[in-house]
Parts: sequence; C-alpha cells; structure tokens
Amino acid sequence: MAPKARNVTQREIARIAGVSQTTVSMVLNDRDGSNVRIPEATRERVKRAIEQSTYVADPAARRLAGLDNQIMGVFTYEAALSPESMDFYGPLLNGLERAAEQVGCDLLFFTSSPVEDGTRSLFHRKTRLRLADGCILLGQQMDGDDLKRLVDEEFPFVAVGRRDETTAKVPYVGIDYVSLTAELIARAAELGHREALYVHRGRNSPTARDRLQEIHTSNASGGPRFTLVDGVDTIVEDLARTGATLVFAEDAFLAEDVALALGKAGTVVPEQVSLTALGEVRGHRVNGHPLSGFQVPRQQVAAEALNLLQQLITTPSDEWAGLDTQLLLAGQLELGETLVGRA
Amino acid sequence: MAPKARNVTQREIARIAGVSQTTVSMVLNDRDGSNVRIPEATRERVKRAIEQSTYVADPAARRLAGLDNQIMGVFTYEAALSPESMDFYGPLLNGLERAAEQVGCDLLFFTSSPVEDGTRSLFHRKTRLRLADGCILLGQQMDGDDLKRLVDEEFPFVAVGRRDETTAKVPYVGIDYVSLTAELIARAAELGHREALYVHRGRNSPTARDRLQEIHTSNASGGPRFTLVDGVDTIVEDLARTGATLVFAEDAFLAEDVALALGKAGTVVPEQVSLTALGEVRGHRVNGHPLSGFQVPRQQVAAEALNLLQQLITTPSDEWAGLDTQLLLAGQLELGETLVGRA
DNA sequence: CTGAAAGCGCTTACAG
DNA sequence: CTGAAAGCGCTTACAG
Repeated sequence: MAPKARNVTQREIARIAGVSQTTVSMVLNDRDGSNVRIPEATRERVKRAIEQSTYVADPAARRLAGLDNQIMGVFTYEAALSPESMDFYGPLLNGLERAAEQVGCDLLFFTSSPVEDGTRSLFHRKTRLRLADGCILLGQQMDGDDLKRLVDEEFPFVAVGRRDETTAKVPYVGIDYVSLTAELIARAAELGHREALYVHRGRNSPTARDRLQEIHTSNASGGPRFTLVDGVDTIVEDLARTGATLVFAEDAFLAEDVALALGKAGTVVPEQVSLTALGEVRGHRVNGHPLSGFQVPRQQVAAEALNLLQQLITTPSDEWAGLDTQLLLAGQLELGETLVGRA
Repeated sequence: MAPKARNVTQREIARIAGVSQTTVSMVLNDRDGSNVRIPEATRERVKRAIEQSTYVADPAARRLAGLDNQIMGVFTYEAALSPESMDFYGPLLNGLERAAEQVGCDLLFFTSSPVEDGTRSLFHRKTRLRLADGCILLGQQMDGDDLKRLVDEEFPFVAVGRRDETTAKVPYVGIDYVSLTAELIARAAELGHREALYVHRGRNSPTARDRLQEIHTSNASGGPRFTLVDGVDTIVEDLARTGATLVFAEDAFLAEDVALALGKAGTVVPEQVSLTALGEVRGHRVNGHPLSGFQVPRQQVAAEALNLLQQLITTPSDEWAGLDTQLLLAGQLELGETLVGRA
C-alpha cells in the first residue's frame, strides 16, 4: 500500500519549466557530458521550478535505473539494539551513525530476519539487501557461506572485525589483537610472571584465534607459560594446580567473573594474583582497581568500515583488487592496576 | 553504481519454468483473484524453479510498482546512537527492534540529514523517506510543520510521545504523564507537603506541558503550592525563600543535579528535603537512596508505535479516520525513598 | 487458465 | 542543445 497522494515527478517539473523530462533529469544529475551542454538559462529555469515545488527524486526509481542511493545496509547476526548487546555494539553503531552523517547516507538495519538459535540469516527469501548500495556486517561470529556468497556476487560489503571464515578475500576493518596480545604478554614477562592461566569462552571467532595465537607463541618460545581454561568454573583449582601468578581473560566481563570466583575462594586480585583482560577495559574495575587490558578504537573501526564501503561502492568491481580492503587498526595497552609484579 | 553481477529475475524463472513472467509474479504474490486461477501443477513448477534459484524480488521494482516493502523509516531529530542519547533512545530503539523482528520489517534510519543546531530536518532535497512504507518519528521536540506536511501528504507515520505542535491530527503513542503527575502530587499532599519547587528545563515539549498542567492545577485547586524554577542555579535560594519541603524535578538527571546543588549548600536529600523526578527513575539513586518518580514503559511505547504504523500502512488512507491513532500508555509510580513525610 | 502490454519514475544512449 | 525511446524489474488490468 504505497501512499496515495501523488508525488511530484520530473514530468511535472518538465511541464512547468517547459522542457522535456530528460532535461530535468540531466540538470538534476549535473550531467554535462560530451553530447550534452545545457545552457545556463534552461538550467536555471529548471532549477527554479524544482525549488518552488516539493520535488524529491523517487529513490526506488533511481535505484531501478541503476544509480546508487546512499543507503548502506547494516546487518547484525544478533539483536543489536538490546541493552545486553549495547556494550559491544554501542560504540560501533555510534561510529556508524557519525560516519553516515558525514558522508550523507542512510542506514538500513535488516531487522526483519528473525533471530533463530541466537543468530539471523542474511540471505532469506525476502531480503531487502539489494535496496542498499552496500552492507556493513557486524557480529562476533559470521557465517562463512554468507561471506563467500557476497564476495562471489560482487556485492559491496565490509565486515567489522578481522575475518577468516572463508578462503574468499573478505573486506574488513578490525583491531590488531595480535600485536596487543603480544605486547601484553611481553609486559607480563617483564613483571616476572612465568606461569599463567588463559581463561577464554571457547568461541571460535577470528579475534579469539588472534589472541590464542600469541598465547601459543608464548608457550612455544619460552615466554610465560599459559594453561588454557574454558570458562571460570574450575578456575580456583586450575590456579592452585598450576601455581599461576597471573590470569588473562578473553574480555573484561570474563575478567570480572574470574575476580568474583577467585574472591569467593579467598584469593584477592591483584594482591595475590594479577588479572588482565585481552579486550576493551575502559569503565571496568575489579575490587576498586581499574582493570588492566586494552583500549580499542571501536568507533573508529566502524567509521573506517563505512568509508571503505563507500570506496567499494564508487569503485567498479574490476578495480577492487587494487584497493586496500583489509585494515587492522592499532589499539593500545591500558595498564590499569590489576596487572602487577609477580606476587 | 549498482552491483554489476546480474541478479536473477522473474523473467529467468519464467524461462526455466516454461511460463510467462506474469505467471511467476502471480505465483509469488499468491494472486488468485477473480480472473486468475493457476493450476496447482503450474504453481508447483514455478515454485520449484524459484527454490532452486537464488531469486529474490527486487525491492526497488516492487516499490516502484506500488507495493509495500516492509521497510519502516526511523527519524530522530537528534543523533540516536550516541552514548549521551542512549538513556532516552535506548529503550525506544530496543522496543522498535523487537517489534520489527516480530512483524518482519526492516528499519531505515535517516542518518543522512546532518544535525544542524542540534536538530535534523526531515524533508530535504535527497530524502529517502518515500522508500519506506511509513515512518516512526522520535525526539523530545518535533517540528510542527513537518508533522503537518506528513499529515497533509497522507504519508503513514507515527510519532513517539504525545504531540500537539500542530492542529493537524497527528498519530502518536505516548505516555500518560498527566495522570502520573497528578498521582504523584496527590501522594505528596498525603505526606503533608504544602510548599514545593518545580525545577524544569524550560523546554516547550508536549510532555513538558503535560507535567506543567498538573502543577498548575495543584496551585489552582489548593493542592501543594509549586514555585516554578528554570534550572538548578538558584535552587538553594529558592528553597530558602519559599520554605519548600519538596522538590519536583522534570526528569531524573535534573533531580540528580538538584541533589548535588543542595548537597553543596549543606541541605541533604531526603532528610531535610524530599526530591522526586517526574520521569523514569529506574537505576537512579540520590545519596544512596532510590530516587522517587515514575516507571514508564518506553519499550512498549515503541512497539505500539510500530504496530500502529503497520495498521496505518495496511489501511487505505480514507479509512484512517476510523482508527484509534492517539494512544497514551499508563506508567506507574515508583515510590523510591526520596519522597518522604514532610520534614 | 495464461500471456502481451502498459505503467511505476527514473537514467542513459541515441537521433535529430 | 534537446527530446523520443528503451530499459531497469516488477504488478496489474486486459485480452485471448
């Protein structure tokens, strides 16, 4: 059911200005090509007619005729606007909104695909994906097949976070967790820690693997030795068994869980054991101390993703190969107060 | 620059199934009207062809042909996804997302209009408004002309919050602040308060007026007498001058400012003076006490707004008059601990 | 029961 | 310099 009230079209403008509809289109799109040279006088006449009307180009028609729309799709594998997801998505969405305002585009959130098993499907029978010029993909985990299909169809898109779920070359903007993790491990070594736990969520996302990679490197190269632990359930025993003086947690929330579990068993952070998150820690405290970990530029990641998407859209797909489509932004260590010298 | 890779169209499906493109369209849209009766066999053949392809209807073409799209616009007069605005917009956006998932529609955020003087403009030269089937309007203050124009153009839309900026009948879903304020005043009277301050933000929104109306009613009808104060700057003197035993603040944040200002002058809430917000107070505390005020169903407001919009879209505009398009949802008092018996 | 045709509003070669 | 025409992918009367 489209709105009934007839909207003013180029044809009407043409009638008013006494020119053809083609000319109106030309003026609107500033087409001053080889064969076309519209005299200033005509141009002015058309422009005035437009000014005085409420004319707005019909985006659907533009799109159908093959032009871009300045509409960027936003797809999230989970609900993005729920209070629980705000911690992760909040800064990203904020970055997107600001970048969108900058480049003058609208954001189409694909909220229609129902969340099943906690995850949405990108391609479904009624997807409005193609209404957008391109799409930003958000989520901790993504579907490799979705990514591959987007690449194959040459649909412009950019994933947020490093992606390696498929062999296809996926455009992404992420955070360099490898370097950050390496830095933090070096720091821990300096502080005298030799034995540590790495508490993770057993998730198999690229960023999880990035961290894990450096953990393994440390183990293999004589750095602090990490014992891997999935979740906090056995943390107290693991700590006692290994004699670890330090716990790395995959993210700040997990770190808080660790501190809680240890606290219940009478082990106090950081006096008796150091604790560090391998993720954003701003705003997180443990026993009154600012948590040690990273500071990651999430807003900037989102903004860069939108810029990259914009680039892809304005570049013919056969020239994409020349573009730098995989960006990792640097974060920085946030020393905090919970990573201290070996007890 | 539309994606280059040709997408599969109805024509191709038609070729595969050995029918006309018209028939494909009929099957897809389940058109089984008076003159059309497609035999199950043909129907199946077409359906199978579609299943086996990656066919997805082009939303732009559908739209241009006059059908709906299941795309709801979302317009906010300020940036909606910034950390500062999350307190107000967060629950609304969350409600929208969940409702959208329910009804199976996508959400188009009009982020393209740059914020000027802190407010965006709905109608601009390149607005993609008409791409959406309808639009949800969010914001503390709205432009009366915008509202009027939407009504005049019979574009389906719903405002969140009661609206009275224009004489046109604006569809809205809001919260009944009038009743809530009246209840709270009655409660204050019961507790023995006779002299009070009403600290407001000098804003001229409908919800601000709703509260003010009851404040005036109280003054006129022999209830507690309120002195109006714009902002917290002179709060200490005002309190001394009037001998008020109670302060109403327009919202929870303002209430916190009040408590702070009073605290600096040595006046402690609630021991020496009661304090109450005429707005959502969940999560707000003053001097360790849960703030007294309201509990308002913001998520539900957003969800109801989307449902109403859906109704408008599916109802021919000449039948809109028969619809109940102005809804006020009831909130409830949150007694808290900062409104106590007269000191 | 099914298909050829017109139309939605726009853009872009292509003729004048 | 400007306009008539074709086409984007779909829907919907309208003829067969």
